[in-house]
Amino acid sequence: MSADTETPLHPQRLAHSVIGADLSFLLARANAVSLSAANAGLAGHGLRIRSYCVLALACDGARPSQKEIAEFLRLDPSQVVSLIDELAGRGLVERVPDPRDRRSNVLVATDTGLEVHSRARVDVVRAEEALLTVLSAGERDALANILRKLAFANE
Amino acid sequence: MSADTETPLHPQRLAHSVIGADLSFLLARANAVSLSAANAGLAGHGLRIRSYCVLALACDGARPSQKEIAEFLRLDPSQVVSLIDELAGRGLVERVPDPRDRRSNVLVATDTGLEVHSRARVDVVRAEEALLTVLSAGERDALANILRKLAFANE
DNA sequence: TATTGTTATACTCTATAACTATA
DNA sequence: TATAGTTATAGAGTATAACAATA
Repeated sequence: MSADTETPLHPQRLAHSVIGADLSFLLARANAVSLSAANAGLAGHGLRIRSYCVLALACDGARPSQKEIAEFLRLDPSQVVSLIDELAGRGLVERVPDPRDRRSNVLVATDTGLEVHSRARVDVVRAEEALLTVLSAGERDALANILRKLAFANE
Repeated sequence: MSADTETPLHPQRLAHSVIGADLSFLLARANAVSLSAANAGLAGHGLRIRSYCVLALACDGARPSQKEIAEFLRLDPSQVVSLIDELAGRGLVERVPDPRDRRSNVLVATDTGLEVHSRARVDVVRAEEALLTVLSAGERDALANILRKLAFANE
């Protein structure tokens, strides 16, 4: 930032490139920004974005199976295993065998899990809000509606 | 999909969870969908999304330095090194020393690189279009404008 | 002294296949 | 035979620190 006084190459110099107008690229970059904000917010809670999502689903009362969690979060079932192992090891969630299909486990949060989640959620929401200040309320709504279509396209 | 006749657990069952309304989550999931579509489109060209982006920037004529590429794509400079190594090894791009700062390399595409890029671009765009059919033209514009703000927030 | 690019390393994430127990 | 979850493993992506050449 000091030797470039003659040619101040700021980051957005490339924003007018072909790829800079590409929706996939913008989606990827916006996601990267959002991801690191969320992870920074979660750092103090011993969670990362993935484990937070699994915990959040467990706290939601929907009693999701591991397979449902995998599909919803777009993770491989084997990744869900280790995420739950970690959360269960900390006493935040429990695998409950589904009586209607004994192959299947259903995920529920413990009381500790509920507490940890609600504290972590405060920081996740705060980090997200900080990012979203660049958007109007209308833009946020529009973004949510459009992303929902895209996120669950062909499913 | 057969044993669940009594309780048809479709993927969107969890869409009404707290996290299913979260902008960060929707952004992450939409990006995952878009990423795998793009990578599928690139598979036949020996490229992945990252190498394609670097190649695209090289083809753009902006003569970006490795540092600019790293910042724009939100990659670590060391990742850019190996991406360029790979592309240069295939004769698609060349590192040109910047005469104004001999520490710095500037990336340019070879003729082969331009050809490979333009062929790959066809499939990337096709994959993206297939995904975007769920959106109206107005929604696409809105999405691009909103994502641009988010993607380059605080920079 | 600071910066660009490079190398090395470790850690996380992703993708695959094979196994078990149930259905 | 098919499915839910598990284990193991390899490959891709991410993050960090240290180094050489140059500013």
